[in-house]
Amino acid sequence: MTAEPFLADCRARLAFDLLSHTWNAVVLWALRDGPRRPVELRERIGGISSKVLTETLRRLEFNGLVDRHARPASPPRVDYGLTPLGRTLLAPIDAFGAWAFEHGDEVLAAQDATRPPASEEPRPHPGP
Amino acid sequence: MTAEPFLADCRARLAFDLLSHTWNAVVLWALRDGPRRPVELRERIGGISSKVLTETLRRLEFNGLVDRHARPASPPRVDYGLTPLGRTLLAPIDAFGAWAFEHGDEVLAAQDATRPPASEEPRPHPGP
DNA sequence: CAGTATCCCCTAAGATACTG
DNA sequence: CAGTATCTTAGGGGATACTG
Repeated sequence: MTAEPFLADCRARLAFDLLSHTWNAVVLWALRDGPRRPVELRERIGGISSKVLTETLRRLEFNGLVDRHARPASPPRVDYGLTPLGRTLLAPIDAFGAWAFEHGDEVLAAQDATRPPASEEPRPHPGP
Repeated sequence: MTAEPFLADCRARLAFDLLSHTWNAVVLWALRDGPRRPVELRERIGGISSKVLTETLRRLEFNGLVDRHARPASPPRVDYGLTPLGRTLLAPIDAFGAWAFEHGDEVLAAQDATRPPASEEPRPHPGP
């Protein structure tokens, strides 16, 4: 595809709203090769609090991208996995991942070139 | 590509931070077939205020994705265009656009299915 | 027309602590 | 371990009005 419709179409905005939450794409990506438990996700991702992870998962769940499977037990045992719909998002996300690796440095260079604004570094990242 | 590196790599977060601003991708997309003046962009996009558009353009400029060309005159005449770097982002963005058209309805359906949370409809969109 | 200046609001996201 | 409860803050984004 390469039409030019979606500025008019709200579904496009909808898609971008999905990405406009800092952690959504990251969490989806972290689920790319199979269901994971919250602890695992937090390890994998790094720098995300339990609370924010839960919120993110709920959000993804609400949008039909993620499934929650709880197996009653104590200590609790839960895992989250991608729905078929969620899986369809991996390719586009991957495209961005690839882009980041190819062009990330150029972005950083551009930022350095324009030091002053100082404000624009992406939100404070937790870990290195 | 389809590796699994970028959770560890900050450049990935960097890429997603680019998208985590509501209007960034939309504006980039609106520039996809050539430089445009702010007025034109606002028409094309719809629902974006002058202020927010400027902010967005500044942000994209700062990240090396957009170029500003001002031709002294009055009334002022300015246009913004994609840099080569910015152009490299079109493909990934396009992937999302395509996704939105293919799967947008499924997301909406999922949302309706889980009415209650009510909070998750993407941020209030201006026009339909 | 391009852009800035205000003012306001809302909420995402962080930190911390607690429960079943 | 999964998840919730609080509290706080920063800043994105909207509305409006104004200037060169």
